[in-house]
Amino acid sequence: MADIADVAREAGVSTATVSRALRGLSNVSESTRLRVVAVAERLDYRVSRTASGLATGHTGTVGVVVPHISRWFFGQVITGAERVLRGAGLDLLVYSVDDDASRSRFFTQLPARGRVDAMLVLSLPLAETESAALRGLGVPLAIVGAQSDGFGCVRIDDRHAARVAVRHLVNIGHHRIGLIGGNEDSTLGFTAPGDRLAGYLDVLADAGLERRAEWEAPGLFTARGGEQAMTQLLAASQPPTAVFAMSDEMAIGALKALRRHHLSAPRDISIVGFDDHEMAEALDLTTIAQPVASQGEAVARMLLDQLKTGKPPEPRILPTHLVVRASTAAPDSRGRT
Amino acid sequence: MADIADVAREAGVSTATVSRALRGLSNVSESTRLRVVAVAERLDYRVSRTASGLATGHTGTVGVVVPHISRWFFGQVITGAERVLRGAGLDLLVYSVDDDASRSRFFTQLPARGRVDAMLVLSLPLAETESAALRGLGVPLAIVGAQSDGFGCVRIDDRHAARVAVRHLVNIGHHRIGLIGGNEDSTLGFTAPGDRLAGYLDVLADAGLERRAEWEAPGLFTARGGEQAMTQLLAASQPPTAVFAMSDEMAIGALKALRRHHLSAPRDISIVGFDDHEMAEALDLTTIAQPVASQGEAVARMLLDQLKTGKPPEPRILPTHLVVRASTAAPDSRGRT
DNA sequence: CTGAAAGCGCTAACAG
DNA sequence: CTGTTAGCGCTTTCAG
Repeated sequence: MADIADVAREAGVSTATVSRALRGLSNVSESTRLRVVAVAERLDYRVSRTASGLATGHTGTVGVVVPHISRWFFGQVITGAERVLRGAGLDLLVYSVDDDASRSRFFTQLPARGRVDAMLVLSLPLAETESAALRGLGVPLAIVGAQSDGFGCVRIDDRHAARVAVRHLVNIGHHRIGLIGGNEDSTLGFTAPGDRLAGYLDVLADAGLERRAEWEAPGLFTARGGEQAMTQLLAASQPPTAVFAMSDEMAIGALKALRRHHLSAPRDISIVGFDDHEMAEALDLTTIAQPVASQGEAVARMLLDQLKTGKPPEPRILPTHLVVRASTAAPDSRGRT
Repeated sequence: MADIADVAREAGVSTATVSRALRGLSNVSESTRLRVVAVAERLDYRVSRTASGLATGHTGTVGVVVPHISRWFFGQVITGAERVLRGAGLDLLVYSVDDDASRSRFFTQLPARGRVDAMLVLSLPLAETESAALRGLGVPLAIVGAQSDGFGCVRIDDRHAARVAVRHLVNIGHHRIGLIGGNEDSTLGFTAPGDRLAGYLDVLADAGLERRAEWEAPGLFTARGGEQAMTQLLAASQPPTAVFAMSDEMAIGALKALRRHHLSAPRDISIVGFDDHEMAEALDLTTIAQPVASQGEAVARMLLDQLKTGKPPEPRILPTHLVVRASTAAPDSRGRT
């Protein structure tokens, strides 16, 4: 492949000038810039990322640490981020941390060191040592769906969104409202569960409704967990008439549990989920929609900004909204106790 | 950060020796290797990818072109591939091509040029010009779920798998078996649809069953498409008693269509899907399971192999199996013609 | 506005 | 087995 010397020779200038011309630096006469660009084009010349990287110390790459790429949510965020970064000529490097082992390996070995110009963290609440490790990278940092000192931040208002979901249940007449949430002692420990729980409690308090331990069960944020949680709720001395599941995956599991018990939503129990997962529509699930790809785009832009200006950006909170489908309805007036 | 000269000085050897020792080349005495490694460790030295890349011409990176990262299937494959590559010290660069525009941009501009040591293509049947463009990269190539000259190949036997799915329906007594497939004129144009269709036809022929145009409908490989397709099948003069959907997403859409019509599976119509999508279990969907992450791992290993030996590897065909759940059953003997 | 020359940090001959 | 010496292809002073 043609290198910068070829272009220089062909254009009758020095390599320094080629370099300047191609990068659009101001101190090159318009005429030579045009000539250089034309020659570069003709020779199909591309600057070597490695070579310019070695010279500048930049890599043209941003890394993304993601807990589960295969979850719809993360894939969407990455898609959005990739689109923006690609547009800015940056590559996206993936670091998948699916379990505690790969996670701790990532943060101790820090394979990203020296290989990225910026780092993106997806929905991975960081322990202090972890965020310190990333700060040690000395590059701009941003995080989606969590917060950490020194990180740009894009997220939704989980507490508010949860309130909207639960208030919907209250508004259509429910008094016994259950919850399917996360588990308390996960090492990955997301922050959303806590916030969503708070929103749930806010509404119960506002509406003067009872909170009962037997109406709450952990669902691990998986369909199977949601199914088990719902099974547990159904075993309550007096089951709830509606349930707020903190994720659509869990809500879908909950629907399965209902089927197993020959019950159905919303006839016997109303269910509202969270995320507007791609399957939610096909399952007629009422849920809270959050802009997913947009969060990826926003966080990527934040990083670009930081790369350019050096200033840590303001946190960005994106809007959510309730999508009412057919899994929620007024409680059965015939009343099953 | 410490560089190779620091290590050399500290260990009392030349930089060349440090380089050799750290890469485990054979021509270094065990004692100096140990010393060098110890010093490197102590100084927390890491070789600079850019610098060694410039010297060797390698990048330590493999690229993956993927049509829709957010689809469960692709995420799983990437997870598997990333795990293997990371283990070999290679980074995974993502090129997302979600639509025709980004796809053609990718293949004409070839942003991967000079940035990757190998290239991975996910379920993207390549036009001749596209595969030629990739071959022009001059690096090992591999593809999952499709085939192309000069590419290593990992896939499943779609035709066989489809036969198994449809034969299951025949075995439990169905005679009128419908199909929800892809659309014929997608630019992305996967190969699986054709193979799965062939498998479907094989079984119909074997069993002497009728093929009827009104029992086949395109589902676009999305839930919504599947719903529309099923709606169409239900409008047939005599609807099928069972349906083979070429993907779980479409099968899930089909289930929704049944609900809309106050029908249900398997009581009124049996449905078998394909993929064993993460939601399939929660929906009690009978389906064909394919090893997803394993395909990613296999293709990554294939690439590593090729990188090491230079030999184009044999195609790898991974096994699939039928998972019988509750969406299929013998046809209703009461017969709703 | 442009060119010459000195690196960026590492690896690869080539000697010894 | 180890050191010396050139680069890899670009960017960046520093002169002019």
